[in-house]
Amino acid sequence: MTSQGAGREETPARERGLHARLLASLGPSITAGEYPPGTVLRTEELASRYEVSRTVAREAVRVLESMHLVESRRRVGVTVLPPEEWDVYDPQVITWRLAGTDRGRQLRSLTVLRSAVEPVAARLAAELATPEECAGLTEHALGMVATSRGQQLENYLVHDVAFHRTVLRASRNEMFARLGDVVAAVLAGRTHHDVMFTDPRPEAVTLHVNVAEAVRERDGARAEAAMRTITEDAMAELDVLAP
Amino acid sequence: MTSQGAGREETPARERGLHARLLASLGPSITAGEYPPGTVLRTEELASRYEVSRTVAREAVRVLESMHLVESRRRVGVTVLPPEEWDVYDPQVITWRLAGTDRGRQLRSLTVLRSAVEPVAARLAAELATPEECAGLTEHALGMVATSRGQQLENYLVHDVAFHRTVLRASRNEMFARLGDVVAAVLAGRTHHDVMFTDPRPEAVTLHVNVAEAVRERDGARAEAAMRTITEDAMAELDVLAP
DNA sequence: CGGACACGAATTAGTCATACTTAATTGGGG
DNA sequence: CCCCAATTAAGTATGACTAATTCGTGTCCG
Repeated sequence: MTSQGAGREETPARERGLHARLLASLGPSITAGEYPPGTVLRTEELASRYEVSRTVAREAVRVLESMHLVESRRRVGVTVLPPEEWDVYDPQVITWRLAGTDRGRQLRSLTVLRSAVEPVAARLAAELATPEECAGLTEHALGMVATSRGQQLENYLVHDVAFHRTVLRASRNEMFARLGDVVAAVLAGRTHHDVMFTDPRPEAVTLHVNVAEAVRERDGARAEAAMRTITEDAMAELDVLAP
Repeated sequence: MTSQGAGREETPARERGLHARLLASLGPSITAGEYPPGTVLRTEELASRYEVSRTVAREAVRVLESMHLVESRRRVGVTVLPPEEWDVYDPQVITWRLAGTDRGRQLRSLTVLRSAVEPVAARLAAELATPEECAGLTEHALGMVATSRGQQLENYLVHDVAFHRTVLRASRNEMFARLGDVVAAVLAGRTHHDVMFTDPRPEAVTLHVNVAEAVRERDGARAEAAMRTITEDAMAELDVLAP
């Protein structure tokens, strides 16, 4: 490949491995609804369209199939499945949807999920957090305070993400902990896409400090309540931005 | 292949497609900790060990890689990743873990997740459920009442699962709705594995009726509270059974 | 004499082309 | 109306080749 311009279609192609590149092109296309449910793709067609071997096309299809984005049947082809079938918890699928036309719906689902999970995680964290985690929470809450004014949103975001990650991890529940990446994506999306220029609301910052305090004092109820307010604020914010 | 007995190793082999069979053998082995994190598999070795072609072995590895169960690197091989990396929300991974030695931990994680999600889902359902869904809830709650006595656990389970599925679906949140299968797996596991012979507690049945009533009356707070009690009972039950 | 760097050999995943098998659909003939 | 055969596209197998990465070795410099 002498990089003569061919193949610069729609994929950023930052992935390495042909199958990964194909996946990075097909996945977003499907989750964006570019191929409506019921659309039939043929591996051979995919192979020729993307200029890869059938082997590579098949591997990409296999992965899409494991995400329940498509279904592969003999004599029929690779059928795109309806969104209800998709593995909406797959981090890859979440990423694709957040990057595409489905962004609004995905953000809303995730925010509702956060509103369910994070308060409970905060209560568990109050019961189970290690001293190091307590210290980390305080540190990041203070970091949020310090960066909450004067257009330091990027630094604020770092502390915000770290704070929520720590809470989720401190809950000692592997499934909660796994949502750290998702929360990070949501928070990053808010900062980078929606309200880039307004400083965070002081009340929100205070609430994070409250959570950190409550966890340190092992006050599960208070930690849960404060976190619930945080997530409710996030939902309200979403309603304002995308009604 | 003259089916002369070779290949009847450890896989139930109910799956169709060689790669699916390989996956159904490798996946559970990995999630069960049979291959500790850091273990290196080579695709060629897998191919010969399972008597399939490298093509098939590679496709299975691709899927495992998309679940973050393994990582494939050139000149190294296919490395098993530590559990923290696994996509613990992947329904396949959940199924494998529920079937293997990790069952206890998985059940506990899922029950905690339920305790976070289902109450919120019940509140949303009270706000958003369609008349048909309200009717379905009542129907299944009554079904639970009718089957709660006299060793009809299988029928009871059907209504229980349908009830929780309906609540999750009625919340109008795609991510909540997707947990229907997970809840079904947890409930089925409890019935089939833990307390096969004791009738469900009457209080639990009443609580389901309460949820159905509250949803029908659009009383979000009451629906949430009742559901919260249900999930707290489930956690308590888990503590009794597996301390 | 010892260490660091560079180069090359070995290893293993990745890619490709091709030939063949299997299952499901479709349509024609009994 | 049912059954069978032709067709189609996925599934499997194989062999050859590419490419990246690690590791060992050897040389050059300090």
